[in-house]
Amino acid sequence: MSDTETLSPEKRAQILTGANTVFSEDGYEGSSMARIAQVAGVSKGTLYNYFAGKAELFAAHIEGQCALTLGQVFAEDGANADDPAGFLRTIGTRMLEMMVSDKGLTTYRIVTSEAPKFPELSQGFYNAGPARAITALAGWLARQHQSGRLSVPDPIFAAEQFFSLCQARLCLRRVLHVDRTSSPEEIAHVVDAAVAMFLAGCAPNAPQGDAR
Amino acid sequence: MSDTETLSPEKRAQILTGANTVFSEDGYEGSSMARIAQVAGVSKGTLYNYFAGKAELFAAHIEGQCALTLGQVFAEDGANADDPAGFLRTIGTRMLEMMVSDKGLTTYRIVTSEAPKFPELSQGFYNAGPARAITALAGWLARQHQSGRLSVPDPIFAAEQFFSLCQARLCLRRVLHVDRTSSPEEIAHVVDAAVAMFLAGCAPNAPQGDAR
Amino acid sequence: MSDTETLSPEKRAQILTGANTVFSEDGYEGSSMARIAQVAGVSKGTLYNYFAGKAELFAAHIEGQCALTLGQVFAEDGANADDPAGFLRTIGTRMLEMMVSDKGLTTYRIVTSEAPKFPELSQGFYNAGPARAITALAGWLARQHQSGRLSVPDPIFAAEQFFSLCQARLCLRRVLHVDRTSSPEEIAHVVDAAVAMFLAGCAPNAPQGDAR
Amino acid sequence: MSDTETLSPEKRAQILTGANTVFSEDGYEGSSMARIAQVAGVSKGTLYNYFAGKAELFAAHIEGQCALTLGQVFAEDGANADDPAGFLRTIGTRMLEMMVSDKGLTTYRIVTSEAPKFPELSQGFYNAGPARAITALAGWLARQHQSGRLSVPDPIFAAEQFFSLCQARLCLRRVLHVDRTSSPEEIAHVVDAAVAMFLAGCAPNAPQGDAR
DNA sequence: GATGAATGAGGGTTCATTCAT
DNA sequence: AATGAATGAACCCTCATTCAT
Repeated sequence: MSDTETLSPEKRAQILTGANTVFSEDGYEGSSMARIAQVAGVSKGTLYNYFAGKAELFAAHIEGQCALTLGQVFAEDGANADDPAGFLRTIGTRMLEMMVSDKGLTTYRIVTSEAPKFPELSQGFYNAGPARAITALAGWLARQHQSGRLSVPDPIFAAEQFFSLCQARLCLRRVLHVDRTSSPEEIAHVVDAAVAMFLAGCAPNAPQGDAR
Repeated sequence: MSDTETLSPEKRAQILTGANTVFSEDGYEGSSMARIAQVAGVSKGTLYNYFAGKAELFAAHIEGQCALTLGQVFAEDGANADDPAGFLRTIGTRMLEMMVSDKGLTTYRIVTSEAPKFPELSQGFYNAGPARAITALAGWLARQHQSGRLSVPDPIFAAEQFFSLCQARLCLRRVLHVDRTSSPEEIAHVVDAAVAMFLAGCAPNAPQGDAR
Repeated sequence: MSDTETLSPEKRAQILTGANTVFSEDGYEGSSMARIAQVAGVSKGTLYNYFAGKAELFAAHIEGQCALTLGQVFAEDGANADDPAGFLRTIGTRMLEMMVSDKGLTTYRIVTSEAPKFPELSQGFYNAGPARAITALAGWLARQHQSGRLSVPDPIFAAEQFFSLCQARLCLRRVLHVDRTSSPEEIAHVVDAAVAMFLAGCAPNAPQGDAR
Repeated sequence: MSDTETLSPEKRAQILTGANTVFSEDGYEGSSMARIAQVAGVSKGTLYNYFAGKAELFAAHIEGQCALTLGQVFAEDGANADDPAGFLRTIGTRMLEMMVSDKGLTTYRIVTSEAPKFPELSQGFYNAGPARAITALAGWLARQHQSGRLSVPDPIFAAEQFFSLCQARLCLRRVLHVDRTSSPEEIAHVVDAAVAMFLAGCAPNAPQGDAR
C-alpha cells in the first residue's frame, strides 16, 4: 500500500501550514514537534504518520517555502523585455523586495544555518530559487547580446553580477538585524544604482570581462 | 581586584578553542555545554567559572572570530593605492578569500542564524567587519574622486556595490554548500570581473547614479 | 474537553504516592524529581505530564495530606455533645493522635519549613485543618455557654486554648525527635489534664479572661 | 597539634556570623557554601578548615542560635517571684515574644524541618531551650506548691501546660505565615488569658489532674 | 593557614519519538 | 488513521568539596 492511499493530502497540508508558522518563528532547533502539532491542530502521533521525523518535516517545509516565495520572483509577465533599463529595474526590484522581506529573510537564515546539516536541502533551495532566477535573466541577456543592444559575452555570470549588485547595502544589513526594515525608496535607490552600473559595464562597446 | 581578574587567560583561551570547534560544527542551539567542556578538555563547571552561561560563551566566541577573521581584511598595507584596478583587485581578493573560507563561512552562518536572538552580536559583527571594510574603501574612493581619477559621488554606497560585486556567484554557492570549495582561479575571475564592471561604472565621464 | 482531563487518575495517584514518600523523607528542597519518579514507578517525563513542576507537585501533595489527615479530625459523629468532659476528651484525643502521628508530623514539618516560600500553601493548610477544628469546637462551646453549662465569653479563643493545652509536652518533643513515639497512655494523660484545666478555667462562676 | 592552636576563634566567629545570615534567609538546603563564604568574607576553602562540611557548619549555627535566643528567656532576673500572676505574665510574655520573633521563628522552622536529618541537633535545641525554660518554671511552681500558694502536684507537666497555653492562636498563625506580625496587644491578651486559665486550674483547692 | 580554580555528580526541565488504544 | 500518554536521553546550570598554590 502506498502512502497516497492511506494518508490524506489535506492533513499533510494542514501539518505543513503549522510547520511553516512554527519553523519561521523559532528556527529548526528552537521548534518543538509538540508546538507544531498544536498549531497544526493534529496530534503529535499524526506528525509521524506523515513525516518520518523532525528533519523530514523541516525539509518539506523549506521546499514549500522555495516553491512559494522564490518561484514567482521571475515570472516573465508584464515586464517590457525590450526596454533594458526598465526590465532590469522590474526584475531587480522584485528580487530585492523578496530578499528583504521577513519571510524571505527567515527562510534564508534557516537554510543558511542548516546548510552543513542539510546540504541537499540548501542545494534544493539554491536550485529552486537563485538558480532559476539566474537562468531566466541570463536567457534575456543572451537575447540582448544577440540583438546587439548589450554586450554580454557570459550571460550567466552577468546575471549573477546583476543580482549581486541588487543586494548592495540592504541585504546584509537586514540579515544581520542592523536595519529592522527597508523602505521602498531605499530599495528603488539600490536597484537604480545596480541597473546603472550594470548597464555601464554591458554597454555595447565597453571593455568586457577581466580588468587586467 | 587586579586587571588579571580573568582567572587564567590560558584556560580561557582553551575553553574558547573548544567553543570555536563545537559552535562551528553545530551552531548555537545544536551545541551543548557538555560537549564544549569535553572538547576543551575542562569540566563543565569550569565553563561557568569563566563564562556566565552559554549565551555569554557564544558571544565571546563570536567576538573572537570577528577579531581574527574580519579585522585583518582591510589592513592598509602594501596595496598600491595609485593603481585603481590593482588596488581594487587586492582588496577584493582579500575580502572574497575571507568570505569563502571555512572559518569565515562558519562565523557568517552562525551570526546570521542567531541574529534574531542576539541582535547586538550580529550588529557588532557588522560593525567590526563589513562596516570597517566599507569605510576604508570609501575613503580611498573619495580620494580618487577628488583627484579626478574616478567619478564617485557617493563613495560609501560605491564601496558597498564593489563588495557586493565581489560576492557574485561564489559566496552564495559556498554558503549553501552548493560548492565545497572555491579555487584561486574562480576567485580571481570573479574579482577581475567585479573590478571591470565597477571601473566601467565609475569612469570619470560615465553616467552616474540612477538609471532612469 | 471532558472533565476527566486529568489524564489517568490512577497514574496521578501513583505519582502522588511516590511524592508522599519522598517529600516526607527529604522535605521539599531535599527531594529530587528523579527519585520521586523512581519511587512512583514512572519516568521523569511523566511527572511533567501530570504536574507543571516540582512546586506544583509539592502543592498537590500537601493538599492531599490536608484532605486526608486534617479533614476527618473533627467529624461530628458519635461524641456525646452533652457531656462536656467526655466530649472534650474525644475531640482532644483525636486531634492529639493526629498531631503526633508520623503522617501528621511530617506534613506539619514540611508546611512549616516551606511557609516562607509557599505562604498560600501553609495558609491553605491552616484553613483546612486547625481553623476548621477551631471553628467547630467554638460552635460547641458557644452552645455550652448559652445553656449555662460553661462560661465561655470568647468561644473562638477558648477553642484555641484547648487545642494548645492538648499539645503540651508531646507535640514539641515529637516534632523535635526527642521522643520517637507517643503511647496511648501519654496521650490520654495529656488530654485528661487539658480537659481538667480547661474546664476549671471555664467553670460557670470562675474568673474569666485577663488575670490582672 | 590541636585545632585550637592553628585556627583563630575570631575567624570562626566571622564564619558563623555569615552562616547565621545565610541559613536564616535561605534555610539549610537553600544555602550555598559559596554564598556563606562570600557573606562571611572568607574563601570557600577556609570554611572547610574550620568546619568539616555544610552539615557541621549548620549544626554550629543552630547551637549558636539556641545559646543566643533561648538561653536568656528564662533569666531569673527582676521578676517578682512572690506575685504568681505577675511572675507568670513576665515569663510568658518573654517566651511568647521570642517565639513569634522573626529570629525565633526562623530557627524553629529550620530545626523542625531538619529534625529527621539532624536529630541530635533538634534534641540539643530542645534541651538548650524549651527544656531549660520548663525546668526553671517547674522549680518556681514547686516552691509555690510547697508554700501552699498554688496546687501543683506535677510541676514539670504544669510548666509545659503553661507554655502551651502561651502559644495559643499566635504561634501557629505566625509559623504558617497566616499572620505577618503579632502586636504587643495580641501578645498581652494571649498571655493574660493563659495566666488566668492556668491559675484557675492551679487554685489551691481546685480539682487536679485527670478529669474523668 | 588561606585561597579560589577545578571538579563532576546531580539538580529541574524539555522534547523527539514510540506505541497501546 | 489518529491519538496522546509515556519514555528517557539530553539539555543548561548549581554546588559541595578538593587541592595546588
